[in-house]
Amino acid sequence: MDKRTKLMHTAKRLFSEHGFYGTATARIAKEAGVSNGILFHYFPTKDDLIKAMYFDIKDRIFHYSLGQVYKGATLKESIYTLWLAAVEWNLENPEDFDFMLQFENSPYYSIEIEKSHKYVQMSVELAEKGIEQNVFKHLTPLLLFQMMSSLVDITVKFLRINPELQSDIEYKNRLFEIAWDAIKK
Amino acid sequence: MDKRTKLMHTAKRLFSEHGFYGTATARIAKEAGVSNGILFHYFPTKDDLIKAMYFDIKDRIFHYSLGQVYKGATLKESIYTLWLAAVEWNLENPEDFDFMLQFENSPYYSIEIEKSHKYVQMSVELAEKGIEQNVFKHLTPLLLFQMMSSLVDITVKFLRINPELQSDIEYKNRLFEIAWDAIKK
DNA sequence: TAAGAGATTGACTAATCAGTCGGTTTTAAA
DNA sequence: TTTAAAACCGACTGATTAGTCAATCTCTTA
Repeated sequence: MDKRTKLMHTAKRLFSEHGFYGTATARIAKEAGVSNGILFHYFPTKDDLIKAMYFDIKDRIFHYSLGQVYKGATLKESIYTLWLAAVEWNLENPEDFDFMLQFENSPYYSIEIEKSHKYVQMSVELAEKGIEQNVFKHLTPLLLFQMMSSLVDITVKFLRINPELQSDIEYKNRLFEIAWDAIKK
Repeated sequence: MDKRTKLMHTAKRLFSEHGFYGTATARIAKEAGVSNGILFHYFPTKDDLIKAMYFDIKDRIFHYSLGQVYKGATLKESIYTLWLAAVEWNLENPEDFDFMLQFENSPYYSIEIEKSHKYVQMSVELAEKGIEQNVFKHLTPLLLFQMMSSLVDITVKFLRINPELQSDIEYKNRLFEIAWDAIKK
């Protein structure tokens, strides 16, 4: 693993545990087993590191989710697949999940950053389709997506403190129905 | 306004704008127009200040919301009143809202802190009632409450960037239906 | 009015922090 | 083999930080 990646891994762990400002750059470099200087070689500022991590994580979840949906699926099937992919990806990557939550609720974040990502754009298109087909409530597509996302987050938090339910697919389906009922007409 | 309150007001503004660690204690004291020492007289550590603010805000939103529900209301009416109270309170207190979001998604926060508050306890009781009456989905009451809360948060964020809809009660009702549909059986 | 407790000050400090820099090593292409 | 760019090192710095402290002020109440 190259040093840039090593730095991002270590930063993710420390950020999710101690927060952005609770984690010193020197500590990240030390625990990653690289020099202090190399951190600033790859990431000119600490903020650059944080933002780079955010886009990296979003990219990875995007590709993971996209690989799951198959052509010819109904709208509900597609939404379900994406919902389940997001839930499972976040459960398997708890540090990424914590990092994302912190980032998206920090002053770093803005609606422009959110909209700029392919993952959001693709989801919004799906929401538009659902509205056109009269399957979803007639509200702003971005809003429907955000509702869905926040319900995913709560679901992940809940399954994290109830690990025995994580493999219960029947239970997960009931959790999905909450999200589905919220957006469906 | 006494200095303790002044400090909390200034801290709230700075924290919501620059984050917890992006705000120096000295700056809080200076902008509050009090000495540096008095901050540590009232709040032994910066963390104490942050936690005190959290409980203060939760208390205020609790009393505000509670004053709105009237005896003899149906379950849906009560939920609607609480939903609307939360939405409007957060819209009118954007700094409190931003502070809360940051706090609840930071490493400071834990499920124990959440459960410890009366506001949550009262809402959970209401959720239990809804489940017993077979009106809500048969899921953990705390989960239903958290779902509701996160939908309130998204609603507030949405209305914040669409201020022209804030006075449209008809539109707000439609936003409430999202939350209601999510938890109702 | 005396006395004690709490409120208030702001200069101070020891520690910590993000970021720099001069120099060395590695890589890869010419 | 030469050369130049990129990767890499770690000691260093100037600024900033949370928290301290000795001293003064302002109440309250006996």
